[in-house]
Amino acid sequence: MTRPALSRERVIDAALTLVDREGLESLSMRRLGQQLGVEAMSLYNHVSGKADILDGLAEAVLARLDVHLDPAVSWQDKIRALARSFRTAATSHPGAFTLVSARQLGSASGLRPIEAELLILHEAGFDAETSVHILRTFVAFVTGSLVRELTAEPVVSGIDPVARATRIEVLKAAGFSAIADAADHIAIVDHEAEYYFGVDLFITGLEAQLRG
Amino acid sequence: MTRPALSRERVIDAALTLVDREGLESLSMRRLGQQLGVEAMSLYNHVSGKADILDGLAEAVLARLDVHLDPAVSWQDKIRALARSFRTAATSHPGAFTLVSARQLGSASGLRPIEAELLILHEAGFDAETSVHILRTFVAFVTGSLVRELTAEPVVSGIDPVARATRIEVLKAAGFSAIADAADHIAIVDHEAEYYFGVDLFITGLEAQLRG
DNA sequence: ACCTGAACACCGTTCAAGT
DNA sequence: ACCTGAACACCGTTCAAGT
Repeated sequence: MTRPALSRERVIDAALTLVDREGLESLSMRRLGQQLGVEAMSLYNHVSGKADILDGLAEAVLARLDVHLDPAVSWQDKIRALARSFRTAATSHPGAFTLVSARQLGSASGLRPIEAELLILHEAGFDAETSVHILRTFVAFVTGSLVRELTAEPVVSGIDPVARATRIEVLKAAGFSAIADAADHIAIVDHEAEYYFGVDLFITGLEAQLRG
Repeated sequence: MTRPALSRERVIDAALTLVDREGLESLSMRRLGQQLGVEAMSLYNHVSGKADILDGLAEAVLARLDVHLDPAVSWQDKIRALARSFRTAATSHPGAFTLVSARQLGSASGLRPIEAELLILHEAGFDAETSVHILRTFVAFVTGSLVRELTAEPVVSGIDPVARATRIEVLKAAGFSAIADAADHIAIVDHEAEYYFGVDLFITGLEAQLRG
């Protein structure tokens, strides 16, 4: 039962498995070495350091992103499909996805979703320069939404009506009347619905911009 | 020359100063204690741990956010002004702002910008439930944009035309034709302009939604 | 070429001991 | 009530030594 030889790819793969299972904060060189049946120092023969592993994780997540789009559907539905791919990647790799938003992504894996999005925007009728601006807005919204979803606490299901009433009184007394009025809607968070509400608002903005 | 007594507020303030000056990664209990002329363990008398300090930093950044809005301007300009306040907070406290996007913000400092945004949306004509969805989209976009801006590498000013040409060839050969076509626009990043492009697209979407 | 032991300079946190 | 010394269980990384 000989172990396969170590390589950068095997190290990154093991890191992704570890992070998927136990979270980003439990990724350490020693822990990862242990996972691969090797001492921590051996990893330095295949990656330049921990930062390199984090870059590799971000790339690995993007590489697994499904950018295939049904050519028959509207550009609006293509944007929705791409947004859905991002959310699938985020929920499949919650620990590692955070890295995607924070790190620069120049590798080929990072370029695939960018190419896909630019093609959609070209089809919609935007010129190259405008498409780049829209692309950056899209990425900002998608990563901002998903990182927030991933770091959010699990939603509380049952709400004590007494606690609710006193909380609303406290908010009003503190001068937060708009929050008090919206308290019942703030208490409910359906992350998936929330995400697609934003995606649709984004698309609505694009449609209006095309018209005007 | 007696030092003022330690307190949670003094600890958080010192942490913010340290993070502003040397970045989030140089914040440690030992380093922070040193800054306050005290051993690291003393800090535990005033905060419950490092996580508590990070929460405090996020709150401190939000507490410094300017939510005053000129009542005379349109709701669109009010949204732009609030977005500008967020960006000012981000560039003033680049290290700590990252924490705002990742942490849950239930404190009063976190509620102020939320109240401001909900009031603007009410003025624009949205009902409470829709306003909450829009608010979450706004926060996702703003934090996503600003975190990306803060972690981006400094923009390269001069571009070697030869390197540019070969890079575009490589992109085309690798099947990234849309990226190749947009390469010149991708090379230029004016973070401020990019940010307000997104804000305006967001506003355009809201206007269209009000009409339809 | 790849792996390891020992070491360095750090971490966050606990706790008994001091004042 | 607050501060400290010593300790515990960790970190990432370097480097000479092994095979």
